[in-house]
Amino acid sequence: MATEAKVINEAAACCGIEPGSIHEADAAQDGALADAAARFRALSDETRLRIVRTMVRSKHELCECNLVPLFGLSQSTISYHLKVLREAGIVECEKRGLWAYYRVNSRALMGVVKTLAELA
Amino acid sequence: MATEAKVINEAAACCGIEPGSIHEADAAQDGALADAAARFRALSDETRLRIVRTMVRSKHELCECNLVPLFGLSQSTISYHLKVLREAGIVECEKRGLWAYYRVNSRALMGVVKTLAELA
DNA sequence: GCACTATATTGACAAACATCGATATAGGGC
DNA sequence: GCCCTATATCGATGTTTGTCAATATAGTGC
Repeated sequence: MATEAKVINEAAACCGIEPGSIHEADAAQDGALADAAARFRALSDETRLRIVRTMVRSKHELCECNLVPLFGLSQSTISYHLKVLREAGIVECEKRGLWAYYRVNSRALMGVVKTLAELA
Repeated sequence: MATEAKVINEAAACCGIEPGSIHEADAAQDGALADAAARFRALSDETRLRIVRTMVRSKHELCECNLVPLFGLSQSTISYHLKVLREAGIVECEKRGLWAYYRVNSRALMGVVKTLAELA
C-alpha cells in the first residue's frame, strides 16, 4: 500500500483533464520531500544564506566569533541561525576549546540538489 | 565601493583564524541572494513541494480543481500555496475560461538547482 | 437576465519565526 | 580557586506563516 500511488477518481474531469492521469505519488519518497522542505526552510533566510556563502568562500572553517561582526546582528541571533543550519544538516560544527568551528556539509546540499533535479 | 568586499579587521583572531581571509562578499550579488532566499522560501513547505512534484509528474498541465482533492486541504489553502509558488516564479499559470492551468517553470527550478550547487 | 461553477481574496487565529538583552554554561589562564 | 572569553539558551516581543470559513469575482450555459 505504501508504494501505491493515490489516484483521483472522485474528482470528475471538470476542466477536460482525465483524472486518472494525476496522482500524488509515492509515499516512499515523502521522507525525502519532507527533508528537502526542511532544508529549504533553513536556506530561506537571507542572513543564513549569507552565512553559508561566507563559509563556502572561506578557505578554512570559520568560528562563530568570525561570523558575528559581519552581519550587524547580535551574537545570540547568529548563534540561533547557526543552530537552525546545524539542525537542518546544512552545516557541521566541531567544538575545540572555547571555539566552535563551522563548515558547510556539501553532501547534504548535494542531496537537496538531487531531490530538486529529480523534480525539474 | 559596491564591488569591494567587506573585510573584518576589527575582530581580532581570537580563535586562530586570520581575519583578513574572511569576507562577507560582494554587495553586487546581494540581490541574487535575496532572490534565492525567496525561492527557497517558496519551496520550504511540504505541501508546496508536493504540488510541484505532482505537476512535474503529470503529463499535462494541471488545473487547480485537479489539485484540491489531493492534499486534504481546503480550496482556499491550495489557492494560497499556488499564489506563493506563482509569485516566486516556480510555477506559471494560464487562465482559460473558468479554469487556471498550472505548470512548473523548469527554467526557474533549474536556477535554484544552480544556486544550490554553487553553495555545495 | 439568472444559476452554477472555478478561482481568488478577505478576515481571523494559532503557530512558528527572527530578533534582542540577559543569563547560563563551559574552557583557559592566572 | 577566580576571572575572562566564546558559545548556548532563555524570555519577551513583534512579524510572518498556514489554515479555515466566508465572501467576492468572473466565466458558462440557460
